[in-house]
Amino acid sequence: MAAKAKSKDSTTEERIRVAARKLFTRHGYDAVKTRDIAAESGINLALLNYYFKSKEKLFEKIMQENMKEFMQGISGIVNDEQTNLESKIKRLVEYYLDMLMSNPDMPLFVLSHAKKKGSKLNFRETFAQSHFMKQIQEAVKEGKIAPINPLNLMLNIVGLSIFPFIGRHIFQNEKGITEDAFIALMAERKKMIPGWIDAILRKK
Amino acid sequence: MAAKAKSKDSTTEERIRVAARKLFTRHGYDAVKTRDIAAESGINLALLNYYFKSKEKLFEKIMQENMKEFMQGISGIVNDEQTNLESKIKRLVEYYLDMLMSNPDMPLFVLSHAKKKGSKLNFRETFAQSHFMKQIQEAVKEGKIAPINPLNLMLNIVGLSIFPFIGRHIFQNEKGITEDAFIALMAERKKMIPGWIDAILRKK
DNA sequence: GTCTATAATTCGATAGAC
DNA sequence: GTCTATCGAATTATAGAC
Repeated sequence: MAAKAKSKDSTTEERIRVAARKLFTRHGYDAVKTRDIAAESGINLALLNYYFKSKEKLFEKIMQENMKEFMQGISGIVNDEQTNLESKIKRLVEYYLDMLMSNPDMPLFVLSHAKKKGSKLNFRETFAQSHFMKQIQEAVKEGKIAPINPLNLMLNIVGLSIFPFIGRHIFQNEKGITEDAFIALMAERKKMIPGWIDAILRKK
Repeated sequence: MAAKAKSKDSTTEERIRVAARKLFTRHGYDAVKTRDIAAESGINLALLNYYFKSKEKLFEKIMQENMKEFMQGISGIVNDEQTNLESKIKRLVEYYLDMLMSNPDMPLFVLSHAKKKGSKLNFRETFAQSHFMKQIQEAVKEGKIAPINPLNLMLNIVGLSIFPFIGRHIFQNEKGITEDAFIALMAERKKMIPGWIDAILRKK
């Protein structure tokens, strides 16, 4: 019998959150001023502090949300007991590339801020305890794939997928490739990476 | 007949430069205050402006030095006409890993600042016009390696080499691996990556 | 809850003595 | 060349009216 189920994203608090996330993700913590966030969300500067107490606290809240969302996506894939190793790799790569295409600034943002603001992200642990990890170890033991440190396999999958997005400002500039060419290249990588990982794991 | 050949790195200007480079590389432009640099170099705040005019100019000078040093290393390898494709890849990987081991914060620093401060870094172009690029295209044409977009090969080599350093704060924390384990892992990768690249290029 | 006005602080830069 | 002292702008945070 809720009188007026307030649509969650038209709340003032939510508008500030959305604006902050957009700006922080694109420009980083220091470069974004509280005034920018206020302007972007169409509210007054004082309201930001009313809702979030401080810039620092607002940032941490957003960081935490991003991390949680990100890890949930990964976790679902690596812990699915129904898929085999090869499929998991393919799904991981596709998940990353799709996420990155619509959120190209995410990785540089996350990695830049991971050292400072107490990010609770636990990437390595999620992998270490996953069903994926067990499958890798088994496959190695059974001699189905070339011996590899599972941590290195993880680094390879993630690195091949997200590195171009982290470095894109170096390739995509005046003398570099265009926006369109970059997108096309990433679409190509989305198809190629699983095969490259397979090649790495193939026994000679 | 120079009276007292002043050892270049005991100059006040040089001390400021060294301090600035250390701090900027580790924490980024915004996070470092001119007062921090003054304290680190053991001089007064006013001297910084006396020698470098402004924080911005000091930063750009350091950025430029780093870039130049970095690109020279790469350029020498990719343009050496005496080495074959396989050797070039091995040397590139070794160059990267050695550089990163002694300078682990460099990549995140460079990539974080590439979008803002007019960095003249021209990474893609250096590769595009290199002897290395020609060798790749020839090898593909002659059917010696599997077809691959040279840009993708470059992204793979660089990504596999430097990504772990960019992401290390996510793997190397309370619940992650230790500093020593990380170093050992990187030493392992230095040996493995050339083989992985070969596998990617090998025809089925 | 939302605003205006302003306090409090931080920070880059400079003036001016030595 | 080097320092102390301080200015002025930018920025976060808050007081207080509505």
